[in-house]
Amino acid sequence: MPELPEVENTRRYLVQAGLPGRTITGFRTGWPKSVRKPALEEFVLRLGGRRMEAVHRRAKYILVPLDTGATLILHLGMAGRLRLQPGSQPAHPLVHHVFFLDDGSELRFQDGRKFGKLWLAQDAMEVLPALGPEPLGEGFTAEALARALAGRIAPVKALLLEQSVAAGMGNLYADESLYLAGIHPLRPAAGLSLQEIARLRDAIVEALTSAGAQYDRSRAESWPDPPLALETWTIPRQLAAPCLRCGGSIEGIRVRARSTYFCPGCQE
DNA sequence: AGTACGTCCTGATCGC
DNA sequence: TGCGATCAGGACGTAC
Repeated sequence: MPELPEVENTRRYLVQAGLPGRTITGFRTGWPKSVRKPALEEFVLRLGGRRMEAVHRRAKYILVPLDTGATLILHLGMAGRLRLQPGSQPAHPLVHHVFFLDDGSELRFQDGRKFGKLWLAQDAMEVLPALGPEPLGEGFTAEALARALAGRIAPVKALLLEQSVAAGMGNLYADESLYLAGIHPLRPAAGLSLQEIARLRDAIVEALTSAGAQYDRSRAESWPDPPLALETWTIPRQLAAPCLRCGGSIEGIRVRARSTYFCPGCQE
């Protein structure tokens, strides 16, 4: 699933592929419900003839500032993929949204489960929800994480999924981080010691940094497509698989309806 | 306010 | 081998 490292990888791919500088000549969608704002007709009208200036990322959102000062905002949802391809190349059948570009290429938004979303806003702040600090930015300190968790009795795993706590975290990296930190996913957040929170903060940074480095290495190899997904999880995402650290049996539970894997021997 | 759960979606995977 | 059932989950709305 696209989480922070996957979205960042997509962003770097789009920059590498030359999206900035291109002008949008048209837009077509086979699933208008995904276009959240403004209404489709106005969305298309306001995109036409606009030049894309850059590709940024905030949390799991991809932000494309246009020459008008407005921002095109994309969220990949659960299965979204973006590809910059020649118009002559056959599109994947699950491509639901297409931006036609001035050089004949197309920015294609593939989205099998239709959880992806698109916005066009004069100010991105109108669209983005309250987001916490970027985990790989300067603001993500142990103190900041402690403040976000203070007084919260919900399972720490559930809180890691909240974008106001750690913007860009998702289910898989939450499990990975808790495993690296040796913290049980069901621990009430408020019960964590400052030391444990510091460990968790470092584990989050490590998990995301490591994934980013792997994507950076593999992007060149898989060009012109970005790599799909990491295969190197430290925590096996499989019931009863052996823990690589203690050899114990990995357990699977559900937290907030999200599949959650952890090692009962290593995570307390 | 904090917590939890249902909803949207359908390709992929599982089980018989 | 085929086919129906189940799984997967980010963000948001709703309920308590």
